[in-house]
Amino acid sequence: MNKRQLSAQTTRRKLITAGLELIKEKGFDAINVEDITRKAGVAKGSFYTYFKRKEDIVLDISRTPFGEIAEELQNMKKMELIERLTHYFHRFMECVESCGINVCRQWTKDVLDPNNVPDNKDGQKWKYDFEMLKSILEDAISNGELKKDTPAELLTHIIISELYGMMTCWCMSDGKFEPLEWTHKFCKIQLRPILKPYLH
Amino acid sequence: MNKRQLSAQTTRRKLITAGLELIKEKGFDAINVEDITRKAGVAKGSFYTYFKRKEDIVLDISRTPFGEIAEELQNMKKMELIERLTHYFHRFMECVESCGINVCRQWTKDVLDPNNVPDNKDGQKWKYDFEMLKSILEDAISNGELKKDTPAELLTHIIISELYGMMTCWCMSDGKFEPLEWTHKFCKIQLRPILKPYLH
DNA sequence: GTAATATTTGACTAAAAGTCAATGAATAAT
DNA sequence: ATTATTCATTGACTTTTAGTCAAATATTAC
Repeated sequence: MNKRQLSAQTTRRKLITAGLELIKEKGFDAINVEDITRKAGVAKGSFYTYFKRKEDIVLDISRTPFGEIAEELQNMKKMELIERLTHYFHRFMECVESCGINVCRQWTKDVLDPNNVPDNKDGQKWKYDFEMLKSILEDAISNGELKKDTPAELLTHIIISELYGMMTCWCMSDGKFEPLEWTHKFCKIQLRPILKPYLH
Repeated sequence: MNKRQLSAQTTRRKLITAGLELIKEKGFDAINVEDITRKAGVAKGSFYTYFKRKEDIVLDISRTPFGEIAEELQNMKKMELIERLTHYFHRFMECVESCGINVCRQWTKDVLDPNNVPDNKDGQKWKYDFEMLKSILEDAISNGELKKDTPAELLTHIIISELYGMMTCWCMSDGKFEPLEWTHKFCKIQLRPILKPYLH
């Protein structure tokens, strides 16, 4: 990595860090681009070098913590399906908690927009979640834990709705309940009955 | 209702109708207040007679269709719990579909904000949903359909997360699947297993 | 008939999103 | 080593739009 790339990466990270802190504290609508650049110690114009629109920073803010989950799950291919999913749910809610309600709120809005396809490499975050969940189910089908005729696509939709529902519910409650305890209840009550008909 | 009240009601309705159509078609962020007032045939200033902030119209847009559900459920007190809930889920998704993804997107953002308490009578929509669901469960407890020790509060949280998860999932899929068919699958797969341990 | 009250209006203000040409430092070419 | 090119950085500038407000107009109350 040469000096230019290093400088670019540093500036981008400064913006993401400043953005996360400010949005977390005050909310996306309550801050402006200059607040972010001031906190990051760069000029306003630099923001638009890295993000096409003000909103686009939100996806990048969430990318780092959520990206780590994907890595972890890659190293859990040998584990039981429900354990893997429970781990996913746990870690997802940890990220939700660390990002805070204000970030999740804005992020959900972006996620829900089918037209919102930011032109950076990764595209829409939720498609990423979808593919990850689907591959977990497919792993379980191919190793015989789930029946061969399991409707993976449908189950993925249903499980992802649990995931987002869980987050929505947590945000609505103003983060009052303990996320991990909540996740535990959720996985026990919801995940198992959904999967049961398809388990061998 | 005198002439003044009539005029006020008419203007408000014109704004809500115009707002719904525009947000549905173009999205909340892509239109401005003048687009709405132009379409409604009133002056820009009038918008702020009825809504404190641009966003506040979204809650009112969704209030009409969702309000009808509450009425219907009042007339279904004699029915079985699962039938009542399934009806609620069905009607909820019908409203979601009629409002369209763009309205739901913005509406979800408002719903997720614990600080967003518009100063009109009804307050936050989700609290309304919460109370409605909780009262359905309490009806079932008092008429013996559910066990006396059913944790109504927790179940309400879980069921509401199903409801919002279902909507989120539908929006993410760009409204591709048939909402009623989807609801049916949802209720069958999710609702019954959740309630089972508490049914007599 | 007159005073009080409420709705409607659109020009105006304030704020912030987003643009862009100039700058200068790093890299590549000769 | 010198020159040309590329690219991150800058901040003043433009444009858009949310939100205000005082005046005008219509309705109701006294």
